Amino acid sequence: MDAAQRHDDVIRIGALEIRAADGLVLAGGRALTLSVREFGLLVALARSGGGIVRREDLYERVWGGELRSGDRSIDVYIHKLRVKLEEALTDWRFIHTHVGFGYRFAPESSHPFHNAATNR
Amino acid sequence: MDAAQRHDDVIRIGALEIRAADGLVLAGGRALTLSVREFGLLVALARSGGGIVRREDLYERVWGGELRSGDRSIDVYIHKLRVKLEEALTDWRFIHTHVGFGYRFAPESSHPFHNAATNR
DNA sequence: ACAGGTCTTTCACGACCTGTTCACGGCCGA
DNA sequence: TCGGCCGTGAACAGGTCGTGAAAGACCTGT
Repeated sequence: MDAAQRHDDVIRIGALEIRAADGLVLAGGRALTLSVREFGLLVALARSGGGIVRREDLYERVWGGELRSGDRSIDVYIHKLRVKLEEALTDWRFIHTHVGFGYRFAPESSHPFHNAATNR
Repeated sequence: MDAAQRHDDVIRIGALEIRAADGLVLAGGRALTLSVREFGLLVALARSGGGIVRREDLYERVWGGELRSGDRSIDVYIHKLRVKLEEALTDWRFIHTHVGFGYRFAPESSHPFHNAATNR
C-alpha cells in the first residue's frame, strides 16, 4: 500500500520530483521550500500532462471555488513558483504563459539547442 | 531473530546512528542523552525516509492520541532535539521546517557547498 | 514520606512566513 | 492610442513557528 501509493503520487518532470502525498518537491535531489499555495499550484500544473490549464481550472483545483474577476492571486503565485524553480534549476523554464488561454507546464532548456532530446 | 530485529531497528542517517530497539542514539560515535519524548520524535522523523511528516502524524506516533489545536508540545521538543543534535554535530542541520506542511528529517551541511553528495 | 532533580506541558512574546490585494508598467491586438 | 492581459514589486493582516521561562508532573534515592 505504501509502495503503491508512493508510486502513484510521485511525478517526475525533467529534474523535478514531486511527491504529492508528502508535500515534498525535489529539484535535482535538493528539497524545495514551497508554501501551500505554491505546492498546490505546482501539482496542478504538473498533473496536466503538458497541456494548457485555464486559469479558471487552476483556481478551482488549488484555491477551490470560482475565480472572481480581478483576482490576481494566480499571477502572483505563478511568479513565486517561477522564481523558486528558476533559482533551483537555472537555465530551465517550466511554466509557460499562453495569453488568453492559461499556463502550460513543461521543462524547456533556456539554451535554444538540444531541446527535443530532453523535453519529453 | 535477534540479528533481523537489530537490522531493522538500526537507522543510519549521516553521522547519526539510531538504535531504536535500545533507545540509543550515537552521534559521531558518541552517545546522546535524550528524554523519552525527544527520542520518540527523533525516531518518528528518522523513519520517514526524508519525506515531510505532518504535525498531526508526529503527534499521533509519539504522543498518541489526537493533536489538539493550540498544543505546542511538538514545537518545544523539536527545538530541544535541534539543540542537542546541533551541539553534538556542529554545522549539520537535520530537522527542516516546512511551514504549513510539517517537518522533514535529512542531514544538510551548514556549508551550502558539497551537499548533493552527502544528502541522500 | 521527603527532598532534589529531571521531564513534560503550558504560557508569553516576538520573529518570520503566507496569502491577498494594490499599484505600476510593459506588451500586444483592435 | 486605447484597453485587456500579464509580470512584478510592495504593503498589509493574520497565521505559524522559534524560543525562553514558568508551572506541574514524575522519578529516584534516602
